[in-house]
Amino acid sequence: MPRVDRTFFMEDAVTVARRLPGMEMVVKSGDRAGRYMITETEAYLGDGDRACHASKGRTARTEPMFLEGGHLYIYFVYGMHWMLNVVTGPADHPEAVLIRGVSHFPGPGRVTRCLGIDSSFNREDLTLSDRIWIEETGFSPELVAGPRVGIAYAGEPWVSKPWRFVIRNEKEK
DNA sequence: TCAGTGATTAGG
DNA sequence: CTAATCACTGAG
Repeated sequence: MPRVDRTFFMEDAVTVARRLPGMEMVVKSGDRAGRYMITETEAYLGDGDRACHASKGRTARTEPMFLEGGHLYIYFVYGMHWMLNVVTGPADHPEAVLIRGVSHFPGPGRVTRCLGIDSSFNREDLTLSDRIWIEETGFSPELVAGPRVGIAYAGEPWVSKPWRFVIRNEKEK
């Protein structure tokens, strides 16, 4: 199936987060390409969203979120886990979608560990890269929306925004 | 329920 | 320079 192009990522993060589940993430390691269906996502809006890293301004870490949609924002958290995020929207408008789960590997830390994704993928362009991209599948799964995980520090109203999307029949952690 | 683990950040 | 925090996971 065709690779998702730039226009797809130029929408806002919530829209992209709703459309990604059901699509396939393709990651090359060596000469083999692994294919994984995206099952769970979360949207982070830069504009005021206190749960979004970029809401505190532009720092070395959040710099990739200011790139044009379609780039990757990878960061390290809790001393052991890489987080995989897809940047959305136009350049200088920091927002992104956290990939929280793919087929067989639920959990944002497991996704990166099992797919071999680390800081070397930071700033990678999903529309141009020869080692990671996203493909359409034609599958539109039924989703369950709910509040985002692990962002209690953001406070209201951000902590309650239903910006987490999971395919209905997947286990809700 | 809770420790592990280290980059990142704000502040002195 | 220091110390707090953290978009988590796995063992118990």
